[in-house]
Amino acid sequence: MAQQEDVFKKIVAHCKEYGFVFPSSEIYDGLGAVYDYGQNGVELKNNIKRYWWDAMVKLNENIVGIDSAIFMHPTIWKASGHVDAFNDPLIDNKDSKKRYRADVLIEEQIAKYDDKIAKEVAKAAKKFGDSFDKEKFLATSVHCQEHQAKRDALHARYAKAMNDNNLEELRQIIIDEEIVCPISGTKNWTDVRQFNLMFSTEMGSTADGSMKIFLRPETAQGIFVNFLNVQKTGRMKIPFGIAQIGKAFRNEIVARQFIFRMREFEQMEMQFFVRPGEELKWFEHWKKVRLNWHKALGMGDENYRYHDHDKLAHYANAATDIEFRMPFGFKEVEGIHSRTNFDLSQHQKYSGKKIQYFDPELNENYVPYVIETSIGVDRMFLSILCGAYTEEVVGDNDTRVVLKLPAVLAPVKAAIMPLVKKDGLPEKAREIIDSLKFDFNVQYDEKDSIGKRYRRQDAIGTPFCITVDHQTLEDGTVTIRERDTMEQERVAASELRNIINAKTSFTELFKKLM
RNA sequence: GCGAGAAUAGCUCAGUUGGUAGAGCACGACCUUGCCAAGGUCGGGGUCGCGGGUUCGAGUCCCGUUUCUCGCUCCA
Repeated sequence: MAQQEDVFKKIVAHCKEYGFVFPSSEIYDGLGAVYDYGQNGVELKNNIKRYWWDAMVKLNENIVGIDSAIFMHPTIWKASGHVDAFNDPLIDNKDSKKRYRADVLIEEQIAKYDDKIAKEVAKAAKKFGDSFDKEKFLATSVHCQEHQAKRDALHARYAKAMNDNNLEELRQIIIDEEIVCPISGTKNWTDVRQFNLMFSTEMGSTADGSMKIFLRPETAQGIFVNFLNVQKTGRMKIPFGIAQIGKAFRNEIVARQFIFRMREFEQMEMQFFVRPGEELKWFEHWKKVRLNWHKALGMGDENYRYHDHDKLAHYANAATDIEFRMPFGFKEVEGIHSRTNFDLSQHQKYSGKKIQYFDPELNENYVPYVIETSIGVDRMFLSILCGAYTEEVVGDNDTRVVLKLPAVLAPVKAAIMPLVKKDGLPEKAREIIDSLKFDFNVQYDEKDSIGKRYRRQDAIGTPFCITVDHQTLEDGTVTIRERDTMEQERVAASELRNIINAKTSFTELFKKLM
């Protein structure tokens, strides 16, 4: 494990050293859990997004894309449940240093009264046997009455405090109920503090005319609120999907592990609308499709697994994650959720607009059910980098660091270098670059020994190095060196375009997915 | 947010009981070599994270602060 943590540190350092990821605002000491993508990172990230977008929108005629704004009407977040769900009252125990949700602590206390009543009932049931009448017992038992009264009083007090958002009262309830920390067993509590995971800002330039709006914590709602627009203008028939790539923002309490958890991050989401009752069938369908999409990159099937959720979010009736083996363990990269018709129904309720679909085959109106596939682009990026990062022993006393990126995702597809920087070789290399640069991201390098230049390209994952030598001037052939095997082959320069294209275009990969 | 540790050149680090800042690699120019890192010459680059304090004098000691790493919650 310690060794694996080491590897992760090296990957983070590699990201910075080779222009993949930089800490945000670094010359001003950085900004917590915010990162910038560098010259190579942005290429890799764009390629990941293209792989996803094309696999969704180009390969499926019933999936279309949108790009909704980050700013949205504030009521959307009430409807979606984020205003409630993303506002946790938290309290710390000073002895154990553990943090708890104050509302959960109190709910557990309420449950304890329920347990006490259940115990009394069980005891009595055993005692009276068949003649036991539960209702009557509850109405007459002094113990039960006491427990019930306490429970109800606590529940009422708790509900009011939550409703009023009264944090002092929540703390007082915890004190009064003598709730102890399960770890330390003490009642040494801090104040209850509210953590709002949504960023907010003001819209409207005058102080009194302004409106508090949120930076979206997920891109999904932009799809749901455009459901009618897309369905009607695109004449979409269920089942169909809407895809979107965009930034989302969460004010994480603890944001760490490099770009795995950031405050500003990018999502690739596809919401697939289906008939009620067919959602679990489609859920299984997308589970398979999405995993295959990941595996098709060739990062090793054994590095992926499903993780089914036991505890479901407020909107879901089935959920699974696709996890990737990172140096710090299997971690979620993509989530596939059966969101029921929760979101569309909520928007129907809050907006007052009818959000339904007329199904001509069934001859009826309904609120569609939704299967969501949602990837964190940055996590995907990190998983690809972690999977690709390799240290290889070469020769007697040498290691090379090579990013074995899938060629389709590599930031630079080929490097063209003159064997020596004289005798017209640089000029010839430039000629070759000019013949390739309209199709591929290519680089020129003439500095240092050829071996060193190969290593530099290995470090950023360039699949091909093309070397121009004296023979090139005579017969128009070059050597092409493959990144992973380091093997070289002499080919006609005129063939380069086809050779590079065969390995770096999505076409072959997509054929496998169909 | 709470607790623990760390911060010196682009990177990895050295820097003695407090006495004016160093190496290797990397980077740039030139020369040389030419198919898998580590040839030569010259050069650029650091107010030692930031702000105070103690001291004749602070990279070094003290306080604060920021960022990062590790634990505690949540999630894409």
